[in-house]
Amino acid sequence: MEPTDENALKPIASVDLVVLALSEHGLQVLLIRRQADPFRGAWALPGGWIHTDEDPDLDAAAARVSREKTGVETPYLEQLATFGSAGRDPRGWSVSVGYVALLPADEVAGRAAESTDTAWHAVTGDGVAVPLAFDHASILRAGLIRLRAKVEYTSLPVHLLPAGFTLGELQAVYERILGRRLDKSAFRKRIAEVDFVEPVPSAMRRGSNRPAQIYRVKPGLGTAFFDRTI
Amino acid sequence: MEPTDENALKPIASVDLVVLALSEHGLQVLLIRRQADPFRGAWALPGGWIHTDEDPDLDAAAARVSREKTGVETPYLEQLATFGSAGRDPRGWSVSVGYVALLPADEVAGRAAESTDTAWHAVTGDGVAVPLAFDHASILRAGLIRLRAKVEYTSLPVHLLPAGFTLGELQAVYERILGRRLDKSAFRKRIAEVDFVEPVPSAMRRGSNRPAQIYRVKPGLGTAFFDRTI
DNA sequence: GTAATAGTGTCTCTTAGACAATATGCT
DNA sequence: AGCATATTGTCTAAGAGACACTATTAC
Repeated sequence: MEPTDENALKPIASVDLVVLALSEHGLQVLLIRRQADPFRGAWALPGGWIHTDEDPDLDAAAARVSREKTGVETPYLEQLATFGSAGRDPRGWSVSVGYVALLPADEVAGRAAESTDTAWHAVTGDGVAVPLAFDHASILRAGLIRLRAKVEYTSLPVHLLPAGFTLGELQAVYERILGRRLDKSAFRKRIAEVDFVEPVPSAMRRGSNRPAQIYRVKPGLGTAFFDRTI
Repeated sequence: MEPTDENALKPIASVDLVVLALSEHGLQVLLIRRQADPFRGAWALPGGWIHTDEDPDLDAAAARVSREKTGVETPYLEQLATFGSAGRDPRGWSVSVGYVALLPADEVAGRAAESTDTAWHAVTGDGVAVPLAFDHASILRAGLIRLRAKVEYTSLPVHLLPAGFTLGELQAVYERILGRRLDKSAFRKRIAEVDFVEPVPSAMRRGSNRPAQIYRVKPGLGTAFFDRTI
């Protein structure tokens, strides 16, 4: 059962990230133009080899890639699924562990202009307008399915907002990802039920209208799950 | 970014299976006693290296391992999560893609007696009574969490039953895994709603009571999702 | 008949969903 | 005042959950 020559049978192992953020124009995914073969010049998800000499585990490898490619220290990171086959990389049998990363809207602008080889691309339906290297279109599709599924019944979308946000802004995020309007009253009932945000004392968003209370995520809580759906 | 010596940095890659079945005594997981170091003599989840020369992809590798270790051709197989770290295998940085496999109850008896090194172990809470090799306790725990979560809102438990079953038997499976009683009337309403089973014409389960209609899964359907929860 | 389980029906209390009313700042 | 958005309240139709009733077989 154990191979005689271990190294010969070892697949290539890497980590690929679906980095998502929400701009005024909708959901955006961070893509990198490949500098090297294979697929030189094509757009790809940010990713990299697992560094067995420096990464203690998979999550650390994903965090390192995220840091190297996006500059953001600790975005929300969640393992998505693993893609492995003989044909997905022309260099040989390869395994890629896919991760989903969510970035707050206010981090997006800075990252986009950094390099001509790194750019945010608008998500349309279940993909992007440009072709992607490897099987990255599949990984992206899986990431979008995961995000949209979890938006229905978890507090995940808070990670697409800055640390302080109003309930109106939070509702807008849900609506943008789900692609449908939500009832304000029902929405607030759900948020109050699961109790994962708290008002920031005397912090208000002001405009030419009634000021809105600013909320933040309650510290020490993970992702909250709704009883039913949002 | 690309390592100079690829093989030196390649992690070890394997597939591990959480093979579950439901007996009269509750949920059972298939374990194998390790014949070789490391962890020689310890119980472990059935697993094996990815064979880059014969497995076309990860699902095929999992199916092969399942076939080799359980003898069952096509159980329900679902990718669970991937576990990778420097320390989980003393031989070096390793990646294991975990899968959940569900077996019909009528397949269980035959497999158990095959070998003294292969045995069904009762699941108690979130694990088994014996210690497991590697980080297999974590993988098992993740598999159980996945199963229990999906039982709440999907038709997954049908895979724990033989091809033909009564609605009473199906309800019993849900109740056993969830650990709580379900209302018969409400249960049947849900099953009718999602419409994933059909009666087998004139097939009846007989006993010292009113005979029960035997149902089967509608062909060509994947896992069905309930609107809310079961 | 009795026992046992299958299968269907009814009733009530909760609540999701739609809609409306009020509150509060800015210009 | 008028506008825009925040925040809270009300009403109703739908449905979940609890419970009960009828059906059909073996013995």
